[in-house]
Amino acid sequence: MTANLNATLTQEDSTHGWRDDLAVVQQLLPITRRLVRVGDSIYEGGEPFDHLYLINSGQFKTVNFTADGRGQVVGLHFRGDWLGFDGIADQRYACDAIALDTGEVWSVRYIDLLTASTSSPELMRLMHVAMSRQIGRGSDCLLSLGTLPADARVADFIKDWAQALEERGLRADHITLHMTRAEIGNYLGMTLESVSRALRRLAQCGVIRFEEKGRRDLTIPSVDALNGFIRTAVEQGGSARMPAAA
Amino acid sequence: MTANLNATLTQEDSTHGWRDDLAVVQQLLPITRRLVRVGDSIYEGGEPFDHLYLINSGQFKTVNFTADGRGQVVGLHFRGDWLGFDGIADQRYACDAIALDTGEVWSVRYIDLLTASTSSPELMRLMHVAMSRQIGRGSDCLLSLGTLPADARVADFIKDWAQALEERGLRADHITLHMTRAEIGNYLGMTLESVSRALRRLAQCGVIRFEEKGRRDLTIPSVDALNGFIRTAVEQGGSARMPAAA
DNA sequence: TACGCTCCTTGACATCGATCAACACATGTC
DNA sequence: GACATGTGTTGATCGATGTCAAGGAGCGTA
Repeated sequence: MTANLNATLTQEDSTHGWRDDLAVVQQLLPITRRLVRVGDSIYEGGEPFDHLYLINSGQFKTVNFTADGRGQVVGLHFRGDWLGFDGIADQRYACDAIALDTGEVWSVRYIDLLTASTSSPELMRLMHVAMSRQIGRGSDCLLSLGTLPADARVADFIKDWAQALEERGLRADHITLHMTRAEIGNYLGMTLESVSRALRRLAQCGVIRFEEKGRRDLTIPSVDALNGFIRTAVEQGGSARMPAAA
Repeated sequence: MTANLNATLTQEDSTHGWRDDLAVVQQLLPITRRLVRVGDSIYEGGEPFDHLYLINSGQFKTVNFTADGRGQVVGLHFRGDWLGFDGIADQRYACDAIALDTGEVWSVRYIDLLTASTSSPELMRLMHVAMSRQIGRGSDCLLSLGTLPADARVADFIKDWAQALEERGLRADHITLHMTRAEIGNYLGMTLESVSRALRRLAQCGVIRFEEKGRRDLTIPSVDALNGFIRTAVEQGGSARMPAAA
């Protein structure tokens, strides 16, 4: 609740914020709570679609696979995010949703959501907003993948993570990555070695700092420094990976 | 009402799904038709969001920009696709939507869509499907950007384009790219030179063929050959850009 | 303790794709 | 025709990042 206050003070998400999702859904619909642990899958690509999932706590990744064996992390999801939108179009989930951490998801039958939406404009709008947000996030990932050099991609990744925490009223200056270097690399379209080196360089520049304990706990002294690093990388690298604005 | 919903849920969308969008919307809502020409913008990032746009004909790109000047094509859109979903979340469009061709878009007020959706489960479902599809397409782009080498990305791009045409009942063996090499490169996260070279190699391998006339008209002798090329590139390049399945 | 395992780091080297530069082609204008 | 402009191709070169290899760190278990 303190977090709620903090969030409403710093962010203006009270108008169309994620926080409503949990409250509204809980109030209007029958939900099933499920506790998950690292590696648990919420759904897998190809399964028949029938439920959407609302994240109450924990961190999740969605992984997309192709017939020829390629696979890639295409999204990271936190409290208040929905999982399963990808399944609406074809009545089958298009990717795997996997827990990166212990957490709790609320599952809701999609058919229930539809029926409830007809009588609750708030609910309908809420889902539109959630889907729109996911579309926007996908675009941002594409932008990062397409226009940033490796180091800046990692910096941007950390910035986004911090931003996601902040939007949820959590401390955003300290991050625990519940992902291996390989997973991060996969998400960012690079190798685990490059991730490792990029993180070292970021630490050397002082834009991040690792805790003594683990290589997955880091602090962010200044978000501005992170942004500065990204900007510098873009300018220095010249038009590297950015062949003229379209 | 529930029965109605069940009907819309179980009906097979994949065969003639998109076609409904135009018919249903036209029937239920007041629309404004607008003819567009190459380069016309349907909306631009930052503008207040109020309309969604349904493409009746033509080809469109959506371009995402950042404060630091980077910009990237994040989507291509054809007949039956919606434009503007990215604006729902924040009440502002998040990117520019620009015509690549002459065409016609139908603009619908979002507020009208919401109200109509409350009484028409079909319309509500239709929008969900459209948004879900866009989410899925974003994931596929990420997958391509993150796991494929340059040549294969171009091949995949052409394959997707052909597939988009086929899904709309158009001839899919002949493509006219209404984009410069620079635009394609931007979309695929590479330079225009690399696009040019990749296309040449694809033509040399026989998986595509250029018309005598222009360098933007090409035919696809065999989609299987295209897929084969991609697969080969993935296997040859080894785990290039795909550091272990996540 | 010793072992095995996963994860991470670091270095040396290779290579794909970006960069830079030159030129070809088409179109439009004067 | 001469010229300018936007577009596309091709070659030479360089650099960022992938690849390969070795070793270290953490952690559970026998």
